[in-house]
Amino acid sequence: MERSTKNKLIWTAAKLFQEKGFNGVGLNEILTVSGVPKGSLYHHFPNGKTDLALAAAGFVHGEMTRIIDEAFGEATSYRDGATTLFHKLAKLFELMGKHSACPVSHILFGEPENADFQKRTSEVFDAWIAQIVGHAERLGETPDAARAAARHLFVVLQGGWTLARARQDSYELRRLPELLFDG
Amino acid sequence: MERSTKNKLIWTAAKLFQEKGFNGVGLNEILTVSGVPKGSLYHHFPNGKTDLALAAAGFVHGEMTRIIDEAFGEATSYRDGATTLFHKLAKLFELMGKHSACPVSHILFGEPENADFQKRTSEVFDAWIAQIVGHAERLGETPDAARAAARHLFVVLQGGWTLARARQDSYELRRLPELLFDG
Amino acid sequence: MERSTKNKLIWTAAKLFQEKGFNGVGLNEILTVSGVPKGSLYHHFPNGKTDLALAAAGFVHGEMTRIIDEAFGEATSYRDGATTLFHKLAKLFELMGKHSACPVSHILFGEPENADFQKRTSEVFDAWIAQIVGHAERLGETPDAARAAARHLFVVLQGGWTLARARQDSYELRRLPELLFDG
Amino acid sequence: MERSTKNKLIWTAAKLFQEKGFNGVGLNEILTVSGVPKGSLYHHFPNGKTDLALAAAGFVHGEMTRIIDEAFGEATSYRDGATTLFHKLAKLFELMGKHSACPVSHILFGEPENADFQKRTSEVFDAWIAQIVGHAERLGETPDAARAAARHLFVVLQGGWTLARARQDSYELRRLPELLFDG
DNA sequence: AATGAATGAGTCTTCATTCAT
DNA sequence: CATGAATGAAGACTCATTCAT
Repeated sequence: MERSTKNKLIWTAAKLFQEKGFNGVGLNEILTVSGVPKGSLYHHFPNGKTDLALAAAGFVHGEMTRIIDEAFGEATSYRDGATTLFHKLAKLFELMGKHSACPVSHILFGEPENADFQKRTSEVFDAWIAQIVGHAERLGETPDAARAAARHLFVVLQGGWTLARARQDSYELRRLPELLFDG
Repeated sequence: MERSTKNKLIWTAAKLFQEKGFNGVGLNEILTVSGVPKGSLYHHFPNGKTDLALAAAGFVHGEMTRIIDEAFGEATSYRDGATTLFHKLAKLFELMGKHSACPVSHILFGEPENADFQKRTSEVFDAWIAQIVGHAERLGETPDAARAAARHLFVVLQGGWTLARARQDSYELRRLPELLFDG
Repeated sequence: MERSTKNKLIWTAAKLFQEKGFNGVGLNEILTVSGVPKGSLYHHFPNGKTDLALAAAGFVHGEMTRIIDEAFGEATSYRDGATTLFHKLAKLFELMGKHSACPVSHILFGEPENADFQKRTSEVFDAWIAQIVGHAERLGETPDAARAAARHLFVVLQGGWTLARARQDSYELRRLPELLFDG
Repeated sequence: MERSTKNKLIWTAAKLFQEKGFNGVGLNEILTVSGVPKGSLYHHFPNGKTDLALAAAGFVHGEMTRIIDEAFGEATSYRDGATTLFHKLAKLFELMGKHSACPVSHILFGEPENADFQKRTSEVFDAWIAQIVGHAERLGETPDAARAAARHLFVVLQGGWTLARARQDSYELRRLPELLFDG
């Protein structure tokens, strides 16, 4: 991906929103951190902070999709893939800083009245779950089992991320497979 | 609980923070909604918004504690209690509005750099988990099983709440027991 | 009238809007000239610039009403009163600076889409005309003649003010009675 | 007149300035409405908004000159010509939208400190008055009567336009001849 | 001749907080 | 205890203009 002005804004916004949420980050901070001058933002994102947030959410959606595919792509069983996924997310959590939350929730839950945000959140979550269902079926689960497993994984992932953030400890993510498979 | 000025502020703050997060709500809005005059806030909460947020979080912590006790108090088995709990939370979710999140996370995650907030979040979550462990043991689970079950319940509760909010559907909370007991 | 913060804002706004129009004056300028700090404005005018403009228009409306009453109050005939009025307005024009326009038009025409502004402009103009009609009748004109005369005076006043502004010469206002009575 | 990029800018600017004034219209809006790309403006108008405003004022000056000539050209008396003129202006007012003001005032009064604008306004007004004087003399008025009549017409035209705008009713323009000839 | 990206000073507005009464 | 005025830093956003291509 090219290091364009637009992308610098998206990357910086994604990182900062993930830590402090949509309302916790000012445009000035995004501009300062990214080194982009104020006037440029509205050239690339005519609707301002809202547009930027949507773009940032789109970016992290893509990243997450890639991570899920990588985790399950190498796996020989669903359990294997899920375990790899949580380990990857734990590493990501360490990399992004221990205050980081699920980026999509943290960005798009910021404006509860914004219908675009609302719709996008639910679409993204649906996409992740569907993607996991796909992997589960490919790895031998029945359709019913795959649906239940994917939903369980998603819910545990979101809740575990919250707990990891509260305790500032990526281990909370690493041990989630126990809950799914040894519970 | 008496309808004092202080309590009106706490209730209003808790409600609004739950929907829009710590940074999504201004003091002006809290004042307007609660009908409390501007100057009064700093009498009751000398440290301002931070104090108020801590008080609001304390209030919802107490509410949640009460709900957990009620759910498990009437129960004849852990599974029973957990199921009742999720149904109570689904009702609460409907009552508070479909944009509402776990109030404690939403209030106290707002300021990731604030050590008081960080500490309080983790303490509150620990308290809930410990409380559920207690009920589980009382209802016949072994200590180890109780600890695992409580952690699982908490994680699924947080993640399920996120999903319910994204889909704006309290059913996502009601069907969480399936994940815990039929997975 | 007391020299309160609110009044300082109104007086300054009225003066500046009269010269440069609603859109030609920034709040910063009004704040600097009046010596009022930024945060105070929204305490007194919760809807900001719009509220302030309405208040300023109300203030000049009152001033104009007073001037009209003074001009005709001393008069022994309609022609006399009208002539005095134009001389008073010429003095006002010199006092306010030769770039000054009819303050009400200049303030309230600034936002053509604003229904409040639109309505208020037409009400104020109607009020002035009605006031002049009253004086004309009191000074012996028949109702029909009074209505026509008041309308003529108003129209000539507005147009003459425009010409005075273009030529930067208060004489254009002083010689308007010729047009009305010797045309 | 050819539909060049330059002319599209002038027409759009004239229309928008007439409604909202020089300071009420941003370059972006002019560009969007006219469909002209951003970079092109400074090719045709090196001094930017100022140049464009002067050009727009020049354009409407020409249009008004044409209208005056047409109105009086067909006329058999001064009164006749004036009456036609006001009817033509009423139609123009309806065509341009009921928020429209005298275009020249509205454009060039926007920057009271700008000497070019100031000078141009006064020149344009002088030219209109002189043009009407010419027609009046041609139609049989004495030089003195012609000068007075032209001035009266101009003043009543400006004031009437203001009243028409306030009341959003072109009838205010149509009935101006009464004021001039039956007053 | 034409263009889209870049730019930073400027716009109006909201913020949490302090103060005098 | 209670309150409305005061405050200036910060908020998101728009502006007219310049520049490299």
